[in-house]
Amino acid sequence: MRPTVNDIAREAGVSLATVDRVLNARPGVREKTIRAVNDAIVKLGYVRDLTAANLARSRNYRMAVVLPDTESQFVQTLADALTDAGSIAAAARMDLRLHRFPAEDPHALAALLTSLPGRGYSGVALMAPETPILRDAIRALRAKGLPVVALVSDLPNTGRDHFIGTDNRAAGRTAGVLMGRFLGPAPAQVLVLGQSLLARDMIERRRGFDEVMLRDFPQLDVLPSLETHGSGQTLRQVVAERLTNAPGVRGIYAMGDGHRALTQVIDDMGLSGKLVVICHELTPHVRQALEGGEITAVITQNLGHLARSTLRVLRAKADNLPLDAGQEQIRIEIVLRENLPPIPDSAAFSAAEPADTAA
Amino acid sequence: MRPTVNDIAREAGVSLATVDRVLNARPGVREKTIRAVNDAIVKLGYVRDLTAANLARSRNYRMAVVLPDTESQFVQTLADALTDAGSIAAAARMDLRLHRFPAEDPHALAALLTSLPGRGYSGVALMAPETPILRDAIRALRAKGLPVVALVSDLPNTGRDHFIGTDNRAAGRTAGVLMGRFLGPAPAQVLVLGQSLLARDMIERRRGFDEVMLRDFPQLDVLPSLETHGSGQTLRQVVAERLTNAPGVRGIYAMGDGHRALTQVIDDMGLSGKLVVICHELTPHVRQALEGGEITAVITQNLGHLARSTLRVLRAKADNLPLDAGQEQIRIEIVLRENLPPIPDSAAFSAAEPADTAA
DNA sequence: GCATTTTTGAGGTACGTCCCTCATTTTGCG
DNA sequence: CGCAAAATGAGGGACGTACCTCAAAAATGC
Repeated sequence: MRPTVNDIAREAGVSLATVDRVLNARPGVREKTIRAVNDAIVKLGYVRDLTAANLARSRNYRMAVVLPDTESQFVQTLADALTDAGSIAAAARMDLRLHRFPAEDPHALAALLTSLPGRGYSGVALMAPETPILRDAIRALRAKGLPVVALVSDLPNTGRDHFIGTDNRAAGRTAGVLMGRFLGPAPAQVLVLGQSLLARDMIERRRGFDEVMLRDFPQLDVLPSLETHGSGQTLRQVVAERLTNAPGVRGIYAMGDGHRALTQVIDDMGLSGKLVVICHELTPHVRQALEGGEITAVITQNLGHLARSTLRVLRAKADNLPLDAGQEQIRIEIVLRENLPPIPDSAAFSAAEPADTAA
Repeated sequence: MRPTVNDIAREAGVSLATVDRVLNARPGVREKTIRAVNDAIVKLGYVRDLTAANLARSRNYRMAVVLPDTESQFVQTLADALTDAGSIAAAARMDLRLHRFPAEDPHALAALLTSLPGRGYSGVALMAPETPILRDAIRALRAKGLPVVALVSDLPNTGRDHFIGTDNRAAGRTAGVLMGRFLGPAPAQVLVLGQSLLARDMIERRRGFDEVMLRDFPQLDVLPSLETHGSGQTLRQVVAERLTNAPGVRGIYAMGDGHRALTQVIDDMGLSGKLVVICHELTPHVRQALEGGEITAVITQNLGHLARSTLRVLRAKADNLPLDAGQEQIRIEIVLRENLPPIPDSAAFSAAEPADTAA
C-alpha cells in the first residue's frame, strides 16, 4: 500500500494537521518540525495522490484560448486540435473556451483580454502578433493573477509565463538545409514567399533560412521575400510571374500561408515534382500536395501535441506547479511523403465497455 | 457548476443507485431506464469526474516493463525515459517496475513473464524479439487478463493489445529518400549496416530503404547489408575494409546500433562531413556525432513521448478505456544538426512553491 | 390475483486530501 | 515566573464517485 498523509504523521510523530500544514506550505510550523515531516516523507517515499488532491480542492480550470479569426487552414486546424484536447480534458475539470478576435484589430483583442478576468477564467493561451497595446493587456492580466501563455508565435517582451511552439529561427534553418541539400551542388535560384500576419515568425524563419544558405550553400541565390498578404490571388500572380521570368528558380520556400494557391500555380505550370518546394505546417492541403508531389518537404509542429501541451501548461501555471520540460517541448518536425503520419482514425477506439458515453 | 451524478438522477427521475448502475454498466436495469439516464447525461452534458472516480476505485496500477539487458545506449535511454515517466505518473497511482532479461535467452524471458501475474501486476510492456516461446507466454498473460503492449519492435502474431513505436518500414523509406536526395543525381554506392538482435526491425527498415532506392534513385548502388552483431570491433573492421576497397561509397545507412564505433571509423579515415551518413535513434552519442558532422541525419522516435505513451496505454488497457489515437502515435522524426532539439534542462522547473518535495 | 422475479430506491461507507475550527501545549520574552 | 504568542493536536465536513446491502416497488408469469 502506498503511504498516505496518516502514515507520514505517524512516522514523523506529529499530527495530521501538522503534516497538512507542511505539505501545503501553510504558516505556523517550526523549522524543526518541517524537517521532521519532510524526512518522514522521504523515508516512506510518500507521493501526494493527485487524484485525491484535485478532488478535495474541487478546483475548476476555466481557460481561455484566444486565436485570430483568420480563416486559414492552420488556425482552423489548431482550433480543432484545441477543441479536441479540451473535450478530453473536461474529465479532469478543464473547461476550455475558444475566443476569436479580428486579426488586424489589436484594440479588439485588448478589449477581449480585458474582459476575461471577470468571467471566471484562470488562464489564457494566446496567439497574436505583439503590439504595445497587447503588451499592456497581458501585463494587466498577469497582475490579476491570470497566467498567460503564448501560442505558436512567441511574445517575449510581454512577460508571458510560457511559450508553446517551435523555435522559428531553427525551423528556418532546417528549411534551409533541406533546400540546400535537396537542390544539390549546381547553382540555382530560390524563391521565398511570406505574408505578414505573424510578422515575427516570418522574420525569424527568414533569418534562419538565410543563415544556413549563406554559410553552407553559396551556389544558391536566394531572392528577396515576396509578400503575399494572405491573398491567394496575389500569390498566384506573383509566383507565376517570377517563375516565367526567372528560369533559374529551382526551389521555393513558402514561409507563410497560402499553400492552396501555391499548389495550383505549380500544377498549372506543369512544375509538380520539378521544383524543391518547402513550406511550413502540415495542414490537410499541404498533406495532399505532399502526396501529389507539388510540395517536397514540410517543416511542421504537431498540433495535437501543441494543444495538449497548452492545457497541461495552463493547468500547471494555474496551480503554480512545475512543468515536465521534455514533454512540453514542441519539436520541429520534418515531413516528407515517406514519413507522412497516417491520419489518426478518430473513431479508433479500442474499448469494449458498453456504457462509455460518460467515461 | 458541473453536473454530478446527483443531477443526473434528479433529471432522469431515478435514484442515485440506478444512475450508478447505468454508468458502470451493472446489470439489473431496464432498457427504458437506461435510455432515460443516458438522455439526462446528454442533456446535462455530464462528464464523469475521473479524479473522483479513480479515487473511489482506489485502483493501483502496477505495471511491468520488460527490456533486454543489452547495454546499448538506446535501451539505456529508453529505460531512463520510462523511469522518469514512471516517477511522475506515481502521483496518479502508477507503479512502474523495470525488468531486464538476458537478451539472447527467450526461455529466461518467458519465465520472467510467467512470474508476473502472481506479483500484483495489471499490465506488461515488452521489448523483445518475437519467438514461439514468447508467443505462448504472451497468450498466457492475456488469458490471465493482463494487457500486453509491444514496445519499439512490434509483436504482431502474439495477440499483443497494442504496439507503441514507429512503422519501421516507413522509417526505412524515410532514410532512403534522405539518402537519395542528399547524395544527388551522380552515381554512388551506399553501405548498409545492421545487426541482428531485433531482427524484425532491421528487415523492415531494409525493405523500406530498398523500396525507395530502387524506385526513385536508380543511380545509387546499395550494397548488401553488413552484419555487425552488435560488436563495435567487427563494425570498425568491416566498415574500414569496405571504405578502403570500394571508393565509390558515398553514403552509409546504419540501421542498427554501434554508432560510437561508426563515428570513430569515419573520423579515423578523415571522412567526417564527406559522406552522407544516416542512422536511427537519437542517443547521446548520435547527437554528438550529428553536431560533429560525422552523421548527417537521424531517423528517430521521441523516447520521452514513447515512455509516456506506454504508461497511458497500459493504464487505458487496464481500465478497458479508449485511447486517443493521435496522442499515442509515435512519429518518425528526422533530425538534422539544424533541428536538433535542445536537451531539456531537467531542473527547469518554473514553480515557486516552497514545499514541493511531494508535489 | 398471487407468487416470483426483476427492477428500483434509500442509505451508508470508503477513497486520500484539503481546509476549517477550537482547544491545548509549547515556546519565547520580559 | 508569568503571560502572550506561536505551534501543534483533535476532529470533522467536503469533494464526486464506487460499491455494498437491504428493503420496497414494479413487472412478469401462471
